[in-house]
Amino acid sequence: MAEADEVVEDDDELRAADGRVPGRRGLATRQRLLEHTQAMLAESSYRELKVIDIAREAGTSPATFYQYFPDVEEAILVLATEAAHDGEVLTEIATAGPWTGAAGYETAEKLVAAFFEFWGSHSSVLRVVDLATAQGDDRFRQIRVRLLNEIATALAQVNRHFVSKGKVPAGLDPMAQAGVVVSMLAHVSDHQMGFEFWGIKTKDLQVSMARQVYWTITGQKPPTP
Amino acid sequence: MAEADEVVEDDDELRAADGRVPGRRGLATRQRLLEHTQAMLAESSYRELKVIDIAREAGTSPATFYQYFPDVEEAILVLATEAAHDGEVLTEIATAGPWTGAAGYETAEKLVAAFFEFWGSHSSVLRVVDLATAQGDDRFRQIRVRLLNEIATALAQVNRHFVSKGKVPAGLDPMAQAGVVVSMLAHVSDHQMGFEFWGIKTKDLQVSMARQVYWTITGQKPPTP
DNA sequence: GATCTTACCTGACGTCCCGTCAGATACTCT
DNA sequence: AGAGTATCTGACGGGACGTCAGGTAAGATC
Repeated sequence: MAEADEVVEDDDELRAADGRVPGRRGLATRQRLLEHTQAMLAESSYRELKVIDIAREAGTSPATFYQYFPDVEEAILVLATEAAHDGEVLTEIATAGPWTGAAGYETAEKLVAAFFEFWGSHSSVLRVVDLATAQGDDRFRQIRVRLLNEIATALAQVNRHFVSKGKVPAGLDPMAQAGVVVSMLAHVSDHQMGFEFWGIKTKDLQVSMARQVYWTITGQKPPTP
Repeated sequence: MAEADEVVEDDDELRAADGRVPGRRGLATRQRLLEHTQAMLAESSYRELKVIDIAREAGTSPATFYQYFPDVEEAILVLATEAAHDGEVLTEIATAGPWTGAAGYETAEKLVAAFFEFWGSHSSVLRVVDLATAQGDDRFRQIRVRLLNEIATALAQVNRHFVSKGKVPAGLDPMAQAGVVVSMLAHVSDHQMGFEFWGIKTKDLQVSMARQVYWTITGQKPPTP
């Protein structure tokens, strides 16, 4: 029966609402909708983000939006997945190191700078990921885990190394250590503007962050500034 | 003219939409609405929080809600103000100390525990404060500043003390140091559930946080665990 | 305890967004 | 050019928004 292989068929393909696999034109429209979703999320507030507005901005009709995404959340989810992909550089920095001595501190500085840059270009989307995750939304939690857990795992690995070398006291959970550091990086990056409003210079913030990262992960005293 | 002193009149009083000062019954209704706003914010998502649902739950009509709050945000703002008031204990802990030696580390532990407790009982509201602030909403930023800047300022003061004693290297902005620490505390508290999901024990998290707080603020090595 | 006054509440309405069709339009291929 | 898809949209019922004008209940005054 035709039915059978229709169901069994390995289906990684992107699907529109009606089950079709979109072609060139469809994908372009979908992309345009995604771009405008991101743009509008950056401008207006998450709560006020309306399908009708996104569609209007993208020069199409609301019905078209629903052709490609079941709701606004799902579109943001796609953006978040893309962002998570961009975030892989962070894991690479942490994994590549080096983490010993003066060069190690420079790695910490590099990680902090990369975090700022990454967060800066995805802030509005990542913010929603954060909120939704904290509110228990599973779809978003998975993305968040994919992004942050990867970095945390990389840093935990480094931390473990320094525990084995006796530089970091044993009895601390490396994953907890890394998790706290990643949280710090994420949250400070997200509120960079707020800090500036308090009169705190971004440069000072970065130094303070790099020192905490370096000290927590490697157990080494960072160089005197 | 009567008009003149009506305008000039010092007006700290709570006002309903039509300008009346609410009496006993009105205040009770307002309070009931606030309670249900908080409850529903904890259950459902911020984006789906509807005036009509709050009113229904509170056993009143939507129009009554608008009598006391111009919109949902304003109600959350009131809840946030209350939360900020509850958060004053955190500043007190930071200010009271002591911050030297083993007792100092215990203060760090106490601060971490208090942060967790505070955040736990206000998470849903604080989350909205955070989101709205990051999105540039001034009403919420002020609340956030009132809460977190107070703590940060207290910790920065302690940090300055340890700089003057030569324990913390000079050349670091104390407010940046404190700001980073407070960010870390806030964000980890908010994602406690997420960490547990990764298999990280809350206790390990707290130890790691307390160590970072202690080291950053006082420049002292925390006791070996 | 009847009436008046004021505080408080709500029904009802026009507007806007939602999410879903069925049918119109624009590509593509022969 | 014409058939066959892929893609888009107008139009609709449903529901929430925010705002009145007017209704109900609590309290004051006699």
